[in-house]
Amino acid sequence: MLAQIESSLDQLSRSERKVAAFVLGDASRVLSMSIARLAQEADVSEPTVNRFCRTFSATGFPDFKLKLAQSLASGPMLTTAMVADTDAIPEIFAKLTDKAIRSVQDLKSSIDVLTLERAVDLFCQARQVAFFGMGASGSVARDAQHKFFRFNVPVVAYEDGLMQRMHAAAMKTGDLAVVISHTGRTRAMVEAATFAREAGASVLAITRSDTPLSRAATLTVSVDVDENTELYIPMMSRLMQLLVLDVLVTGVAQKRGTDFQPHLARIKQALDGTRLSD
Amino acid sequence: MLAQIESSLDQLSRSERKVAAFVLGDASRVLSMSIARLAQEADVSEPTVNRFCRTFSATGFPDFKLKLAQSLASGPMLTTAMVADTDAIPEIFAKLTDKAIRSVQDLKSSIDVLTLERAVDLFCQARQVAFFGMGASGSVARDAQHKFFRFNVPVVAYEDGLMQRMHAAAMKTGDLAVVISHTGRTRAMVEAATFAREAGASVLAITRSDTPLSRAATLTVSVDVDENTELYIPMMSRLMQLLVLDVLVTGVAQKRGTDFQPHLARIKQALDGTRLSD
DNA sequence: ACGGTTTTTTGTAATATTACGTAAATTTAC
DNA sequence: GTAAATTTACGTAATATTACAAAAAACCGT
Repeated sequence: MLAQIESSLDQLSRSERKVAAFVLGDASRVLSMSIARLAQEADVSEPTVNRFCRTFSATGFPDFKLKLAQSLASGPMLTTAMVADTDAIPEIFAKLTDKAIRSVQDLKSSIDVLTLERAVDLFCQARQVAFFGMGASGSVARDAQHKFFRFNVPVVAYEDGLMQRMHAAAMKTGDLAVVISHTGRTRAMVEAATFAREAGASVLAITRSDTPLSRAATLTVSVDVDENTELYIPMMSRLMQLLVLDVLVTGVAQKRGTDFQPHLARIKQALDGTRLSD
Repeated sequence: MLAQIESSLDQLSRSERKVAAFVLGDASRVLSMSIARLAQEADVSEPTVNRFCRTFSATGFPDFKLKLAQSLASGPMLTTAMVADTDAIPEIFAKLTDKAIRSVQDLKSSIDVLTLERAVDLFCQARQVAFFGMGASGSVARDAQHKFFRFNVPVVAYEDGLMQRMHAAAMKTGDLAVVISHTGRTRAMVEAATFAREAGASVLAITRSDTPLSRAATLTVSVDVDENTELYIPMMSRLMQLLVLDVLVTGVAQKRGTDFQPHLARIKQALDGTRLSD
């Protein structure tokens, strides 16, 4: 909400901007103010405040307060602020957890569910699945392999560029290549995607929208996390990629129903011996 | 808020309980109702509603709505409910994202910051670092290796039980073994931890509290996620493990200050050639 | 155990507050 | 200088709150 106000600041009229400034300045105080009070303190008239509220898809001032309250509640993590040099561990911890929550919320509101459904379909139809990822996304690929291994479908994961190319080129129609990349610009990944497609396989990309990789893929699940990967290690984007894959694996498990239950039971049995009791 | 209402249900008078029942029944609808409307639908008088609101430390009905809105915003994830067999993709997605947020919040409130600080110290003092993990935690170990690689310290990761034992046995005082396991009962992991300690190395466990592994370690960062790993694939626990490692790596980066900046610059430069432009 | 008294609870009505729509005035842009 | 847009002033309608009175429930003595 506050972000929404901030971003549309320049589309507001002078007086409305005064209101916006006040709201952004002390949002929580607005909740306990009447429209008259706010108008007075922001030095505008009441209808101006009302118009301002309507601008942000509220039916009026009270409704605006309600919406504001909601966005404020989930927003101790309004601090998109990155970790500062002076932060001690407690601050780092707080900021990163907040950022994680915020990222999940963003993902939740930004992802297209239809795409997810189509992605699940791709998995269900696949004769065999290959996961490609490099760097940080390499471990995501590996993790994905682990999870999809539980289904009765041949699945591999490659972190190595050369192996990826070779495997991609050898793929056939009915195969699925899942290419994971945060930036969507890693040359090797885009090439692998292209090879796989040329070979007739479907390519599912898990990456940011509107990137070379997303264009090279059959279907893209967009994971847009505002994270400065140039400077920092991709942390949130990788968490979100994993989350997306969790959703997909759960979706596939659902769709497949119980036909692979015996397979699961065997895996579980095989693991039993490796566990200790207290 | 809703929980608060529910718990104090028996201290309310008959009419007020009617109001409470209605609010609990359809809280979100209350937000768009006037006091008159709510009074009518709950079959009580308006002042009763007002009194009801004051009971929950609100100055009046509008204020109550505000407070309710806030608690509702952070609380769609009251549903700890697991994914059901009948759920379609949208529901699965919603539930998993909610669960992720909830898990992060739980982690945030449950983790001991002092332990994190000591863990960061362990990393800073380490001459070399080895990450051990199997199964789902294997990819976490790999990911951790990636991140810590950016510091100028020798770091390895093993997913293979045999290699883990060998490496653990060969460790020396001043070395650090980081053992990652969701269950804390994986025999190979506990053994690796024991070997490493016997060899004189420090052992940091990232696992649930009060498990064989946590007892075998020098220091344990407890990651307690209520997740039925017996039946389902560990999803949230792995996300939380990664988050903890993110915090640790950021903490180490902080503590080390800028002394490894040139090292970072070299890595970045090496990556540059692998990226595509639009 | 019953009827009267006190306390609590509830509803009615009046009042005060708050927000919204309309129309006029000011400002701004051309 | 005029037309468009934007802001403001005012009045009205809706909404919430207070005060008070009636009803119900609990308490108590006989």
